[in-house]
Amino acid sequence: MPNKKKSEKLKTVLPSGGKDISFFEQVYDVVRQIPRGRVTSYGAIAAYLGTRMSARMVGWAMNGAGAVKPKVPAHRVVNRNGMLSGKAAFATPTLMEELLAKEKTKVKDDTILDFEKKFWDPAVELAL
DNA sequence: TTGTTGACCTCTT
DNA sequence: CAAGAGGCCAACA
Repeated sequence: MPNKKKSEKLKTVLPSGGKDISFFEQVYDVVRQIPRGRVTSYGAIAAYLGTRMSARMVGWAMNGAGAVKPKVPAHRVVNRNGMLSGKAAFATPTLMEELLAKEKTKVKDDTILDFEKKFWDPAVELAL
């Protein structure tokens, strides 16, 4: 029967095999394709998905990045300024910088150096 | 149930 | 030039 009120938090975590992928899944998919030593911005991902206004959601999606498998390299995603705005969301505020440092990504003052040069644009690399 | 906040970006005043 | 508000989708109270 008819369970009309199935609007519950069913999509809290997209189940494997679910065709109806949410904004989150798309974000995760793109971020996971980011090569090592490269970085991208929330806006770039949002724009790649088609909505540059949803940049905020990209950040929210990253909130569950560590809870999703495979894990999403959220440390490779920064804001338009190349600043590690989401560093506080990691296990430790310095973890993001550490991870980037391991990938030869120089970070100074919570900001990625040569951000433009290391910038990885999904719309270009993925060549949609 | 509604309302507010959130790892942002862009446009307008 | 600088500051403010708007707007998207989703989760939390």
